This record gives sequence, structure tokens and C-alpha cells, in this order.
Amino acid sequence: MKSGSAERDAVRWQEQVESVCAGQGLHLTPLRRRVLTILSESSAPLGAYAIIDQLSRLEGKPIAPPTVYRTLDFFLDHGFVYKIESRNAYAPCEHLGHAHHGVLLLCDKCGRSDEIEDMGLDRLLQATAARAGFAPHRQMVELLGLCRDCAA
Amino acid sequence: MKSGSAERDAVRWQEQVESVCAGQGLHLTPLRRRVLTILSESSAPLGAYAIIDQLSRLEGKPIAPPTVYRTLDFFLDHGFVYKIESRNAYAPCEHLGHAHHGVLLLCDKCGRSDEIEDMGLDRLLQATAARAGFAPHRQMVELLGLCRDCAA
DNA sequence: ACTGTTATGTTATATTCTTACGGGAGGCAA
DNA sequence: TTGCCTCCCGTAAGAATATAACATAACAGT
Repeated sequence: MKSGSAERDAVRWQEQVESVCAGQGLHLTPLRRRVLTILSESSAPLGAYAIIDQLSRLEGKPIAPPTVYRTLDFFLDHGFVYKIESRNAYAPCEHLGHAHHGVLLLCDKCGRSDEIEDMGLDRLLQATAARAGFAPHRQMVELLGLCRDCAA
Repeated sequence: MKSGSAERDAVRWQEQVESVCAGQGLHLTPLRRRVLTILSESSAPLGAYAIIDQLSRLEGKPIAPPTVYRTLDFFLDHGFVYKIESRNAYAPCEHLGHAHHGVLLLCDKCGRSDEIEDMGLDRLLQATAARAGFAPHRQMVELLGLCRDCAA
């Protein structure tokens, strides 16, 4: 979330997704590419219907929800995008390679989200779960509050 | 989480809420009490519409969504209940006194949720946020997976 | 009684997500 | 070629979740 790097990160993200898809033989269709672009160009996470609206404008005709939800599912399945449960919104997942369950910092004011990887936290969570005999397969850590810029 | 204690915990929860309300001059109305009971008698977190249905049956007439959502808001505001964002469900909050942002263990199979307090985790999250210049006011930590009983 | 506040009722609607079904494009084997 | 399969997308409908806006009731304090 260092200022000024957001757009570059977004471009980098899109390129990374492209290359991962190429590498794994995943089909990055025109539709998926357009959604990718919409997501990458947004400064904050987008709701599914925001994507539907933008896509509809891009295509010049109304796009139905399943089209976008399927695309999002594709991205979610491959870890390119994460869903912010507390907001019903979707955002590019940085750290594509790493098992992508980071900490999400969600700003109440500007709406931006930032993703932080923290191995120590992962280990601690894993240990906490293990103590309870719990076997997790997905984790969500979301912090709501004010980001550095908005706090000032 | 210890087997066999679920029902007792639920009763204890309801009593605790009653006493906290009494202590703080909060109005525990008949409606709120009924919702309290519905929540405490459920073995797993309930969706708002499950509560609406049960309440409607109890009252013998259809109850509209806002009635229940308002009641839930009251409970959420006072930390008696937490919302499980990844499921759109609501559950009794154990650990009433403590600042109630525990770790939620959510079983995919039986649907039960368990709440764990972990000061170490809280501190770590706080520190992680602080490093990013982020000032959190609410945190959500949800682990999805299999509970001890269902894993066996 | 008048007023402010809190709690609830009522109607309608917004938002988010899913189910179900069908069609088209490309691969691939007989 | 034909038939079959799979993946992707279109379309219509509807389920599930949540809120807006406005009205009424109940009660406390003055």
C-alpha cells in the first residue's frame, strides 16, 4: 500500500496471471481477460454487481450475473482473486505464488484493501487450530479500520 | 467445545446475557428474549432467515425481516452475538466479558462453530496492522475446515 | 397531557448469489 | 464425416440475504 505503486502493482498482477495461465494451460478467454482488467483497474475491491455493470458497459449489452460469477469462480479457484467476506467484494490477489491466505487490511474510509503475508501468523493460527483438534482448509483474516493515509 | 457441554454453555450464555443486560440497564424485551432462546437452542449458527422462520412459528404469524435484523443488531452492538461473515450466520458469543474478537473454527461438515480466545494472536494481529500503519477497530478471523468430531 | 426516546410493525425494495437449461466451439476417436 | 465429449458462455428465473422508509406503540420524564 505504498503510495504511487498501486497502478504498477495492478499491471504486474495482470501480467502475472497471464503468465501463470500460460504456464498451466489455463484458458484465459476474452471474457476472463476483460474481467481481469476491470479488477486490476479498480483502486478498491469490487462487488460482483459492480463488475457486472462495468462489463455490461464495456460490452454494450447487459451481462447476466452467472457470467461474472463463473468468471470469479475461475479466478477464485486458481487463487488469482480473493473474496472479502465482510464486504462481498473481490480483489486481485497479490503474492500469486505463495499459498495466498494473508491478512486483509480493509479501510472503512477509502475502501482500499491491502493484503499482508505473515508466516508467523499462519503458524500461530495453525497451532491454535491444532490445539482444538481442528483441521482447517481455508482461513480468513480481515481487519477493518483506517489505513495509514485515511488515518492522517 | 468439550463434548456434552454445548447445551449447558447455551443456557449459561443466555443467563449471562440476562445479567449483563440487567447490569447495564439494557432492555431485554420479550422479542429479544425469544430470539435469544432461538439462538441458544441451536447447535449451530443460524442464518437470519432461519431465525425469522422459527420466530414466525413461535409467534404464530409471519415476522418481517427488519424485526429480526434489528434484534440481531442489538445483540451485535453489545457483543452478545457475532456474525460469521463467511456464512451469513449468527451465533452466541461466548466470552462475553472479554473484548470478543476470537478465532472462529467453523466445521464444514456439522456446521458447528467454536470460538477461541487467543491473546497472542490478537497481539500479533495488532502488531502486523501497526507495521502497516493500519488502525483496526474490528477483526475477523475465521478458519473453515473439519472439527475434531467430524474429522474422526 | 406533551414530548422525546426506544422498540416494534409494515411495506416495499435492494443486493448478492444460484439453479437449470441450452447452445456453440474445439478436440478427438471411430 | 460423424458422433461424442468437454469447456465456455448465454439466458431466464428465482433463492437467499439485507435495508430503506415510514408508521405505530409503549413508556419515561417533565
